[in-house]
Amino acid sequence: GSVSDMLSRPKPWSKLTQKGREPFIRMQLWLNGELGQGVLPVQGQQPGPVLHSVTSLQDPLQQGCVSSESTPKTSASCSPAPESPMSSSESVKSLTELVQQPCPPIETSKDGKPPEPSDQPASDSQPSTPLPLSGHSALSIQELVAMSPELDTYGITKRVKEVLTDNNLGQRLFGETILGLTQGSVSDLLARPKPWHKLSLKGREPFVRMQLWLNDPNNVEKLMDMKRMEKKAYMKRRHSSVSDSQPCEPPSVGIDYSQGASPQPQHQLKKPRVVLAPEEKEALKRAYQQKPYPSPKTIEELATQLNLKTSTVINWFHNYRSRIRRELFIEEIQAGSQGQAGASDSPSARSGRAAPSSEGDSCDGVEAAEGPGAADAEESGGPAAAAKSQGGPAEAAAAPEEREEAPRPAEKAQPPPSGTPAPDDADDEGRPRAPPPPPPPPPPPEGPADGPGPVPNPAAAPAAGEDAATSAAPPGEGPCRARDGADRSSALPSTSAPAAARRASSLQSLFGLPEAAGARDSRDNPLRKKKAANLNSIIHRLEKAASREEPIEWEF
DNA sequence: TTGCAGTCAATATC
DNA sequence: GATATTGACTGCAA
Repeated sequence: GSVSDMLSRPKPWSKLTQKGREPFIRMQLWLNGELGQGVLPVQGQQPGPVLHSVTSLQDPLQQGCVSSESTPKTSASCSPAPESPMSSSESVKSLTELVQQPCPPIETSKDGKPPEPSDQPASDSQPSTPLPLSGHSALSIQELVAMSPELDTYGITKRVKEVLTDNNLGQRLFGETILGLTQGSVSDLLARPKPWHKLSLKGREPFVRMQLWLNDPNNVEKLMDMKRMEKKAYMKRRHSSVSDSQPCEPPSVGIDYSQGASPQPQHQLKKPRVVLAPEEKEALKRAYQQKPYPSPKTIEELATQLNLKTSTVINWFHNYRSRIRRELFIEEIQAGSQGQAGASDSPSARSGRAAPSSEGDSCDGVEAAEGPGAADAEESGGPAAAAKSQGGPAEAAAAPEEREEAPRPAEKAQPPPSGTPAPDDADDEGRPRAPPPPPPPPPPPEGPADGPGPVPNPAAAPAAGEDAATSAAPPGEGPCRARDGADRSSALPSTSAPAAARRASSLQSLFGLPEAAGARDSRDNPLRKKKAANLNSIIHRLEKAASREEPIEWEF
């Protein structure tokens, strides 16, 4: 169906997203005879690895292929079928070298680029194709990701930010050329990096790319060149368009008749972006606090009450949950690092200020908090837990609104009890308020301890959490921390020993990992312990309730 | 089906 | 103009 659609109604290149371009690139390659049996037209010394995913295709395309024009279609180079994913250690090694030396970058590839579909490469607005990594290294970015030892995502983003700002390089340029991501994504990534172990393979890719980029001695230079080129291209285009009225620049105007594709549809396809009013957001947050996982029924009610589409409400919950989770991650990280530094000021203080707006908010939606007192209360402590656990009813009774605003800073594990406006039926909703289990985190080597950590809700730590909480819990169960301990050194995921070891070292050098992960040890953080305890109790209650099936009051 | 991870891309802010 | 925010979408897993 997709193919049919694509063949009959192709969108103009300029209107396609990176992803959307892939099929066309594939088609072009296929037409050129370059796309063989799933083998990447990778050039370079090593046999091209099999294309594992589309994403990976981009790299070679962008660089390999692109530059391949120099060695173009010599499918010869591409053909070397993959046989085996080449010994990873080897590939890594060579990749390392590639990365570490000024690779044949982007620029080169760009200019010479043939007429490919994207011959408007240097385009400003669409930076054309992203060139993730320079050189062939890109080819096995996925392998690298898979074999990569734990990286300090926080540290990496920090460094990247520094380099970018120091050199006046924009996120857009960086994202599009190095990461293959849009500006918004880059911003988000740099501002709220998730801990390595919480990332999926795909999610790790940008970090690996960043690390590789950081390792590249010419990274800045290359980006600068790109910047220059873009500028040049832009000027050029401006000129020509002025004179020749060439329709290719108007980014916004969008239409793009270029392919004759009906402009109309495009227009109509564009749905205006929904912007929720502050009150709506408030209401949603309140509802979230009551039920982070509202039932369809609740969602519907909310939608009608707020006059929103149910899909909007659903999306909002999804986004909110996941964003809160992220906030917590960074908070964790920050807490961890700061904790180490200043003991005294730790927890409370820190979170108070460090978590400025976003955090507070994030965390449960609670936004600001008014009363300072409130805030502290929670923080300081224990209170929170205690209060929560006991206070169910009371809280409920209390003014809902305020309550929620109250404090739950970031961690909380659970949604506050009480009542807010949620759609009345707050009560039952069959769904567990406890959010489901979270993330089976990728396999952090250690497993258990790692619990999902600081998740917003208890649920977060479901299974794992459980143990974590209960058994393994001991030491602050913190999320990341736990795991860090041991494995960190080993850094290697699973894999077998020797090979793994070897790989590890090469990877180490590749990534130049200083010390891998960032957030570490905050084990002794008292606040954490408290939280862990709280979590435990929540989990227990949940379990109990679940087994008994009674609606119980879920207040904690 | 549902929830989540990742992203995009339109907007809002700085 | 660059960066931050955020609603929506896609793909995947349970």
